[in-house]
Amino acid sequence: MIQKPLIVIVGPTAAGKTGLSIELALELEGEIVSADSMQIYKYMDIGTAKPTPEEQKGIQHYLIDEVTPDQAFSVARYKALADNYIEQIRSKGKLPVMVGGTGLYIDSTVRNIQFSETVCDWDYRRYLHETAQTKGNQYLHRMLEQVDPLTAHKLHVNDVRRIIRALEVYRFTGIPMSKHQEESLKQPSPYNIAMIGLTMDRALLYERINARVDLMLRQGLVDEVKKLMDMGYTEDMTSMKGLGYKEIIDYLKGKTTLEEAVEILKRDTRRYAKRQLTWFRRNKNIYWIDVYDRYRPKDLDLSNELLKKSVKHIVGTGVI
RNA sequence: GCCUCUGUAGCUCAGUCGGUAGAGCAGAGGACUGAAAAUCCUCGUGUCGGUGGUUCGAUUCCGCCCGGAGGCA
Repeated sequence: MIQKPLIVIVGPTAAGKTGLSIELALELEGEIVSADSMQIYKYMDIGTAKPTPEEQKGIQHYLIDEVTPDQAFSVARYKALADNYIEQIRSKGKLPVMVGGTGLYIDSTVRNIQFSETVCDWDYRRYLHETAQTKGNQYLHRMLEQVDPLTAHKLHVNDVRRIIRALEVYRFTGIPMSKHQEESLKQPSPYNIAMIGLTMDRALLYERINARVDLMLRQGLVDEVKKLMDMGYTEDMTSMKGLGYKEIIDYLKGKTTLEEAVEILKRDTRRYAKRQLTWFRRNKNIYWIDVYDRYRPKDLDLSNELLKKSVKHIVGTGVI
């Protein structure tokens, strides 16, 4: 089977992924598949730094504004939709460019993770959560050890969330999660992937993050959050727990001053960027580009060596 | 000018009756397979203002100098 080309752009928040992806799409007749767990939601624009229609420059974007903020979403759904959209783009003879900062979403597609058989059951999760509360995390961890020692061994006792998921998988499939993952790894990716990672000096990145948060405030982040609350979206929803939303909700509810909310938002965004870097760093297939040293949006002319290499890799398949 | 207080981690500070030091916050590293902007784990980063003296040994005691705060004038 001829592998299908896919460009993937990753990196921490505020590194310039969106801009690069649009430039690349323009250059290579591509369309964009977003891999961002918050840009998925409608009406959440400023806080997620979603590209505006003007910024999209006529490039078709997928998996942005996919669901409303009260709808549940999941990696599995992401993966299915992404595969679908990539196929759509290909059938038009265009090049799919996946871009985003949500490592798990990226990996679901890049590593072709198989989710199909394993469902999720919130009642069972709640029950297990209560069990952990009353009998202790250790107890829950031992429960998992009984049915899936491999996964139990990999997880820390306090990693209740993952322990619950592993127990859930076993309960509904009768197969240990470790076994399931092992099977999943046997499914090769159908894509011929070139991964490009944007990075920069940490201090510089943090400055950019701080500046971006300030910009969001000027663009009307507070009003956006107010509007979402007026529409009935509440702080317990996953969407409203996104950076920029939960902090501003706290301010609007009088729990913090605006100044405090902004400081916390900046700090949490910095921490998020750090976690993103940790996630992507372990992927050895990424061509890293130091944005400040070598890449300036103005002269994106494929003169950058790494970029050229990535693109050649794609073009070399002869498919485009 | 005099008096008092003060100078310890990036920040706020604790402490050592003399044996080269530790909290919080900030920060760093790691994990991650249907909530992932979520969740979980690990880690103290230091000319103890400078310089002389006393001492086996000074960040700690003493002198002087420099910086900061307050008081009296």
